[in-house]
Amino acid sequence: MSIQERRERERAERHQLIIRIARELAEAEGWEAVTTRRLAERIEYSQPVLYSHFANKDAIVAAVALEGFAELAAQLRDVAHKVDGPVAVFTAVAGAYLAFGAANPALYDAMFTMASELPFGRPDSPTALKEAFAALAGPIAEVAGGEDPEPFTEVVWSALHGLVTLDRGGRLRPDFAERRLELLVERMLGGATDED
Amino acid sequence: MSIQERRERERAERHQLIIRIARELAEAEGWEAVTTRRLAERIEYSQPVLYSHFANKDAIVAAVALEGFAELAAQLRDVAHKVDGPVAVFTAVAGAYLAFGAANPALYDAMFTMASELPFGRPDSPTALKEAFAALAGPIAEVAGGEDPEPFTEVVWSALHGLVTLDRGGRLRPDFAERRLELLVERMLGGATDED
DNA sequence: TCCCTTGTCTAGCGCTGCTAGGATCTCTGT
DNA sequence: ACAGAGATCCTAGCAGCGCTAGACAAGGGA
Repeated sequence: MSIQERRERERAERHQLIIRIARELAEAEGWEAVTTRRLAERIEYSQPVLYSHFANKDAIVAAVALEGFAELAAQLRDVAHKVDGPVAVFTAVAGAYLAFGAANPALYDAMFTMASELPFGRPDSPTALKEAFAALAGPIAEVAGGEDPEPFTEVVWSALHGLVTLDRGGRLRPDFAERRLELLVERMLGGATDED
Repeated sequence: MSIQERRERERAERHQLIIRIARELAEAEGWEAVTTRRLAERIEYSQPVLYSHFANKDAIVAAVALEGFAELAAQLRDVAHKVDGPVAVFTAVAGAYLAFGAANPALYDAMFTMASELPFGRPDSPTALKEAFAALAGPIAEVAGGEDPEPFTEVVWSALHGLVTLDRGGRLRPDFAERRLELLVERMLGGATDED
């Protein structure tokens, strides 16, 4: 009994190890450097072991992405709790989203560009995904004012997503980063002040 | 002399053929289906012929992207000329940008996601790239109002880019597409009316 | 007519994701 | 204590990828 438990524990540890190494490798050298051979070498097992944990390479990327969603959710909730009032929360969350994307470019890619088979916004979505979306969409919808919150949230999210991706491609001026966030918040609020 | 001319002409035609087929294949089956072997087969030449026209596969993607920039520039200028006043131009151009992205997803990918070695916003940028950027940035800056036009343009462009990419991933509700554009324009204008 | 340039193809290298089949090692039942 | 069963892991290999070296053929100039 206990032996089997130990095995399952070790197996779970190796599972997490694969995810961690894949993420580290991707963040250090880009996703194109994450090959099954290199990954196998780093975890000190042969390639087929990877396939006893994941159906294919995409599933590994998806697992990394899921970890990213959990972290994003935590970080967004974190900053939201540190300020008061919907406008301040909105501003803080938007800033945290941009910071997350800038700090973890490979992870962000896995989450929003590569792992396209992750079920977005559906009832069978993984918890981490739902929570991350809620942590972002909640504060945004909060400042929608008279606007229909759903399209409003989509527009704000799109703007944030666009800022993250274009920024990483070096297509936005780095010295304007702060101003862009201020500007986005300001315009999206439509001139409304704090209304808590 | 004339023989050499014929050869150069045929060579140029084949060059364009490669770009056209690559684009068609990408748009029909996605970029992952665009392999050098398949491409060679479609143009009815062997693989090495591709490399007598382009340094590598990325260069082929870049060539497709460049064609995309030329088309985008043309389309943006087109719609801009059909309306009057900076606000109307801004609205039309933003809508055309979204329509372009939705109509040519693979092409859009080549332009903004894959061909990262294309020199963006630099003096040695290809003409098509500069023109496309100008056709977008001009009308945007026109409605910046008192705002510094550069970060303002970056924010609007990011929002449009985000809308295109998230929409394609099926992450935005299709029935809100029109409302999103209206909302973006409305908010970005900051309540300003036409001021021509 | 012969040579030489130019253009093209065949074949192959090292890499990729992925898997079949065999070896080894561990636990279980007698 | 030991043999058999089962789980676990690795070696070796497949097909396909981007890319290239070297052979080959076709055409124009001397």
